[in-house]
Amino acid sequence: MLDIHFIRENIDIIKAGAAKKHIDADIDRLIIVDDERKRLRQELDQKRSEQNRRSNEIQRANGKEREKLIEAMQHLKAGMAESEEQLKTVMVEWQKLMLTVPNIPDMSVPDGESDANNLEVKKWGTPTEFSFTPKGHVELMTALDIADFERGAKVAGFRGYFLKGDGVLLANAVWQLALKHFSAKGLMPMSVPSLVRRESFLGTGYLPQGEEDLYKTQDGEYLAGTGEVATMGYYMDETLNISAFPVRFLAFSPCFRREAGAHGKDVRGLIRVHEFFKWEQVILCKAEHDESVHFHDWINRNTEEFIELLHIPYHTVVNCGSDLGLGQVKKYDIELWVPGENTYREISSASYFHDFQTRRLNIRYRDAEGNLKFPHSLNSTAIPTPRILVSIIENYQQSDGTIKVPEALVPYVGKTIIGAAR
RNA sequence: GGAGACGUGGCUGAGUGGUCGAAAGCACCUCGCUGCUAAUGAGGCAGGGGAGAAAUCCUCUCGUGGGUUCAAAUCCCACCGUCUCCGCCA
Repeated sequence: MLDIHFIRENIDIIKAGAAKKHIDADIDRLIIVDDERKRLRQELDQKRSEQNRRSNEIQRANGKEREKLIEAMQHLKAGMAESEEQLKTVMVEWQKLMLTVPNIPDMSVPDGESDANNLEVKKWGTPTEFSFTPKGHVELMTALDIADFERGAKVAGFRGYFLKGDGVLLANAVWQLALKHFSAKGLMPMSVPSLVRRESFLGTGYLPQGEEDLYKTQDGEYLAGTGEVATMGYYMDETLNISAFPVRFLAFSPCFRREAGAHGKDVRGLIRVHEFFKWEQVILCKAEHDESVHFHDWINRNTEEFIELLHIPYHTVVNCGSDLGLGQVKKYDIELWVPGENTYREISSASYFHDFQTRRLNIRYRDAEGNLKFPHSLNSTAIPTPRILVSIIENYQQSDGTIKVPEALVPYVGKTIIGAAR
């Protein structure tokens, strides 16, 4: 959510930003509703002032005079109830409109219609070359019996999967290496809830627009698609001490996604599944643009370094306007080489939001002058499993169908080759 | 699942219908005193919205949302949360 004062003073910038993101937001209507809100507020304040004044008089009056004053008061109250009703109606629309106003994308964000317009800003390594025709991870993992997709579908339905044996060891190894790598950066590991109440979803910007992408329980909670939701909710409605900054969390959680809009996409394998696990980086910092930019690069770089530890070719793209979420100012995606598809696939997404999320979540801090401010928030994937296994398996496959274990993972997997005859 | 208690400012905690946005203490800030520290004296110190150059003024907020009343932190209802006991349970 943006500050209404800021919106009113920067209408053209807001509109241009929404257009760049290809997000519909009726700013003109918002201004009209806001005018009405202000008018009714002032009107009501005046009436309340009158009411308070008369109420004090009643307290001091006696007998007939008192009865007379009370009677006069009832007339005033009738008028107030009407204003209150009007204000309530206006506020409902106001809130609704405010939640639709997107944050402004950074100048450096490229224009674009889809992720095809994302710009490559970095390339690391070169696509893995093979002396044979590389296979896809589904075929490889099934042959090695380290994943079972058929029974996954039988038991869990579409996009269901089982990991087995060394597939589990490999996922576990990634978690452990991630815990080591990212916590060494000063991030505080946290295990966070996935079953989360509505407030944090509104606060992070996943609701109200993303309703259809979320699983919901009969008790009203939602299953989070990312640990970001609970982690950002952690300090909801709190005032933080400035000495706490930067807050650096490394959240681990199961993640659930309905993939409602992706029915035909990636129907096989581990690229797009309904449930997975993820380590997520979450940052809260002082409300300064330079801080946001600094930590944005930092969290993205942390993940790049992790991928480099695994020696998997990747490139980093800066996402174009239409590929940005409602609250995001700028976003980098890291995409890993997937030989079976002969392309790069997204593994990580690093974004900053300025105070968009913290304003919604009511997270504040006192700056050096003692003023209350909304801190800036950022988040980035640290590493998701099992999606990362796709690139590991496919890039490290050998002609005989066995998988070389990336050196950095060997201590955690406990072997150098998966599938070796013994 | 059953029974009960509770939810007040950064913290502790008083306040059960009328200048209560709220005593007192702690913490914090300013000033004073003292060689430093400690101790001590005076004052200040919740947040949102609005008017104003400012001083200041108006308004809302005592978990949240409704209700009763001329008037609600205080009474009633619902919800959320916390705690205790019983039951169940990884």
